[in-house]
Amino acid sequence: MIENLPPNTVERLSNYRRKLLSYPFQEKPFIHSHRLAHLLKINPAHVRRDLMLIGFTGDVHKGYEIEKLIIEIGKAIDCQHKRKVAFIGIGDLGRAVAEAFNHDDSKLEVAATFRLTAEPEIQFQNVHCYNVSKMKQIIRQKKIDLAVIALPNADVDEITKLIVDAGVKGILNFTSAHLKVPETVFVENYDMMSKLEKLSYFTNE
Amino acid sequence: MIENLPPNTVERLSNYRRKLLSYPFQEKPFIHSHRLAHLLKINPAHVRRDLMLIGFTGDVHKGYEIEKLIIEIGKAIDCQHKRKVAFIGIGDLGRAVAEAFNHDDSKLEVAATFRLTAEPEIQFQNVHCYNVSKMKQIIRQKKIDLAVIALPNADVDEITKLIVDAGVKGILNFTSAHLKVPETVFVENYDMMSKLEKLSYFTNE
DNA sequence: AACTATCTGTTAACTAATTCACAATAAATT
DNA sequence: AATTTATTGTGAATTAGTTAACAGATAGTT
Ligand SMILES: NC(=O)c1ccc[n+]([C@@H]2O[C@H](COP(=O)([O-])OP(=O)(O)OC[C@H]3O[C@@H](n4cnc5c(N)ncnc54)[C@H](O)[C@@H]3O)[C@@H](O)[C@H]2O)c1
Ligand SMILES: NC(=O)c1ccc[n+]([C@@H]2O[C@H](COP(=O)([O-])OP(=O)(O)OC[C@H]3O[C@@H](n4cnc5c(N)ncnc54)[C@H](O)[C@@H]3O)[C@@H](O)[C@H]2O)c1
Repeated sequence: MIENLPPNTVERLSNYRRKLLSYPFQEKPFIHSHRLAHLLKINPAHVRRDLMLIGFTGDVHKGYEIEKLIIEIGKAIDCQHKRKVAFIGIGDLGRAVAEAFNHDDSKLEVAATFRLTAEPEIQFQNVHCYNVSKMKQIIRQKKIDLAVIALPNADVDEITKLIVDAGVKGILNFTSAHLKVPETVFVENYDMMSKLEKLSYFTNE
Repeated sequence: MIENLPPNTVERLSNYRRKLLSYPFQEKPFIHSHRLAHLLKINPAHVRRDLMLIGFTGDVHKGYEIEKLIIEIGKAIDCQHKRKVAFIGIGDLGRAVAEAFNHDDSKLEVAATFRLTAEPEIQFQNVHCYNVSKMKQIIRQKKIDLAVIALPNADVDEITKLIVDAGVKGILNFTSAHLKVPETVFVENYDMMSKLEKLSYFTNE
């Protein structure tokens, strides 16, 4: 892992990789910065700068060798070991996001999912869906360190406390509640309504 | 609407409003910048600056009057008329996002949803779910100008072309495909995998 | 009435992110 | 061999976003 990459660069590197994985690099093994930039609707200088930051160099004429680039992005942003993710709340949203993991061969792995006490335990996409009462124990046991929260706002505070106690270090939060966590825990909030309201503002001719 | 607000400010204003709507302002009608900032985990100067940009002033001692602030945020970022949103793809993800509208009284309204030819038309949360073959016609007819795309990557290019032709001006894109649209169309991409990989990077002790 | 404490509004400083612009390079073409 | 063309790598410039700092205001306190 390469230290001190800017957050936006990390996010873009992840995007480059996903884009390149679905690119026909068997036939076309090289790609130019402007081509990749175009696919992602960003500036070519941006691509070159990001790759510079991870020390990946291309050929002045052929461009970047895709297969090698995919590997180097991995070295730059992935952890050595698999990282385990817990999903808390497996409603419509949780299901949709958890499913997205199937199409992806990253270092991230859905290690457990949880839902309400009242509902029976099930097998969800080869992963067990536990009763939330077992959450703390399971997270500890399995050494899970990332969590996706997709449950009704009401329970969020309590749940957050539990999972942070159990050792979770990063949370992707889909509720509109803002989480109370210690400094050391990294939270990424995502609220679709604010994205839509932003769209609405910027498209008002 | 107040012109030329920075994108991040628009997004934060939307967040302030949602947070304030769930705040007990009947009992506590005023709020200080640092309190609101704390609830959203941001810097108090940020709150003050954003409110300055929309020309909203508070009381030096009491703080900001919440009910008025909610209204002024509306004046700053909402359009006069209701904006109609179409959902294209009503799988797990589409359903989850569309449902989120129920809990929200913004100027945005789900006007139609669409899904594949093979599936029957249904009523989804008081909104009709049409066959995608009627999409262009319906979007034109209902003057829909925002769209949320949550369908398999395969069909995205074709669908994008159709909806842009039909008059859509802003798209919230959940697929990992990057959309080909004219300059005038505002696209907001969201890819959860890259957010998770970012989490993973920044929590690797 | 003077003093203290606190909070807003705003400027200025700072930091991060993006884009420009061009030297260096080398393939392709004349 | 000289010229043209295209592309990388990168310093510098630019732009956007965030935070610090503080004057001015005023309620509360001594
Ligand atoms: N960020 C966004 O823009 C966005 C979009 C859509 C939904 N959401 C939010 O995501 C959340 C989930 O949405 P959804 O449509 O999937 O809801 P849903 O009702 O379909 O599912 C909720 C799930 O959470 C589980 N759950 C409830 N309480 C729980 C608890 N205490 N512990 C563990 N599991 C619990 C339930 O078993 C259920 O599976 C809601 O808060 C919703 O507001 C956010
Ligand atoms: N951005 C993210 O991080 C993220 C997360 C989860 C899912 N996704 C993506 O969102 C998409 C949907 O995910 P999902 O779990 O809801 O899938 P899903 O299979 O549950 O639902 C897909 C829906 O799209 C509809 N559909 C398919 N082809 C269509 C077409 N040509 N026109 C109109 N409708 C069509 C189907 O009828 C179905 O309702 C997928 O592309 C998935 O990869 C993205």
